[in-house]
This record gives sequence, C-alpha cells and structure tokens, in this order.
Amino acid sequence: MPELPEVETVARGLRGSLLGRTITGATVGWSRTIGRPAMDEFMARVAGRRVILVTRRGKYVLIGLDRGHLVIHLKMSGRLQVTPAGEPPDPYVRVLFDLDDGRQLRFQDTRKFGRVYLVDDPTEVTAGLGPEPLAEDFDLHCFRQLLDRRRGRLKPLLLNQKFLAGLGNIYADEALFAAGLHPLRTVDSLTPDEQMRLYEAIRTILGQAVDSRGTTLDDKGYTDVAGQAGAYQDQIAVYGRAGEPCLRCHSPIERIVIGGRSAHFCPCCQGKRS
DNA sequence: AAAGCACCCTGTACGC
DNA sequence: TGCGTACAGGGTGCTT
Repeated sequence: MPELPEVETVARGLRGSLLGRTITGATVGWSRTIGRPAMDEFMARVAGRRVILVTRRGKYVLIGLDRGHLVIHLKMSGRLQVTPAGEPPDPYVRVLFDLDDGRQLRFQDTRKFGRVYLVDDPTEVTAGLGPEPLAEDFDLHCFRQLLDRRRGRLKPLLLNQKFLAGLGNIYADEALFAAGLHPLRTVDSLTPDEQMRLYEAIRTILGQAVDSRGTTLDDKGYTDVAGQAGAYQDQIAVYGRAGEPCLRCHSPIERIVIGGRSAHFCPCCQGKRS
C-alpha cells in the first residue's frame, strides 16, 4: 500500500521520465477514477499540456502542468508506470496518458479506489493535510505542539492525515514499535521522553523506508515507476508479523483491531503503560 | 474532538 | 475441485 516512502519513490521516478514531456492525450477506462472535472472535460483539458514539475504532498503525487495540476492518490492498489510504446495493455489500467515521446503514463488500479484530479491549484485537494513529517522545519517542538492539540489513541492518530501527512498502516505500526509505544496508548499519557521517541521514530522509519524505495510485501504489491519492487519489507519489524517472534525480545507479535484497522505490536517491547 | 461504522472495490484466503 | 463468504486496505462521510 503506497504510503509516503512509496509515493516519494514514485514521484522521483516520474520526475525523471515526465519532466518536459507533453501529454498528447488521455484515455479513461474507469470514469470514477477521475475525481474532477468530469471525464470528458478531464480528457479535453489534459491534452496538449506539458509537465513542468513533479512533487509529492502526503500520499499524493503532484504533477504540475503548464496549465493546471494533476493530483493523484494511489490509495491501496494504484500504480503509476511509464511504459515504452507498444507495451501490451494491462487489464487494470484506469487512466492512460499518451506522451509526446511515444511512451505512456499508465495509472493502474485493481481496487479502483485511486483518484486522479485535474485542478488549477493542488491545495484544492490537499488543503486538509497535516505537516510533512520529513520536512526540515518539522522539528520536535512542532510535533509537541501538534500532540498538545490532540487526544485519543496513538494508532488512529498516526493514521489521521490531518494530524500528519503520509503515514499509513505499515509505517504507523513500525514507528510505534521503534518508539516502544503501545498503539492503544493515549496522546495525553505520553511523557516528554516518549513524545521525543515517537518523533524520532517517525522520522527515522520514514527516512529509512524512502532510502529503501518503499515496501513491497508481495508480487501484487507496490512497485515504482519502472515496475521495480522496494526493499523495506526486509526491515519490517511488526507489520503483518502476527504470531511471529519479535526481532528484539522474541515474544510473539500481536495483532489487534483499532478503529476498524489492524495494528501489529510486540506486547513486551511496547508496554501498555509508560 | 474522538470513536465507530458503512462505503467504495476486488483478489485472495479460508471453510465446507 | 469448486463454491460461497469474509477480509484487507485509505480515506470520506455520517452518526453517536
């Protein structure tokens, strides 16, 4: 599932192959994939636009055009691939962009949860997002201020994109493990030292995952723009490891459901109480 | 503000 | 072997 590190890897890959290219046309295979404007207007307005910028905000890929911006969320199963001309069609391609060099940018998405927007200003889509956890100016002081305005349990908070942009289920669980914090711990129960550990854990885990070009859990999982898998799955400590021994203390990893979402943790290394 | 849940989808895992 | 069903997952929107 693409989270910040995967989306960052995709954005970097796209930057190399899309910058300066002109989109000669677009074909939509599943109309609901287009968030806005309506499908026909989308196809008409994107044709002839040149790519001048590729960035990321939270889990969104932002493709700046000479007029307007494509804003793309991969959700669970979305993939962006740049393919050579003549590549055989993929059954899960939802949006196809033809490029002026003969290649294609393909948005593939088996689950159809992903969305592609064409807007004048990316913040029309991303306005509600919290800060970027890897931004240089996102320091411990900022993080403490964010925490002070929140209540409730840590796991749902880390998944809340309005709190912090970019964490998903995998890296939220990994960050809580790295910080030694139980996912059901509440924000207001954190000591200053625990706040710092959580801050450091989020930054360290995300940074390492970006360096590893993301997590690919299985052959159907995430890949980068060239179709290559990430490598962070080799460093996963708790996510998807229920019943397996903790890498630190060998206790069996537990899996519980919090707010309708799975949470994986070591009951020994991540005590419920501080 | 937080919590719980249905919804959007489909491949896959599982029970019989 | 083959069928039906539950489930996973991110985000939104609704209700409590």
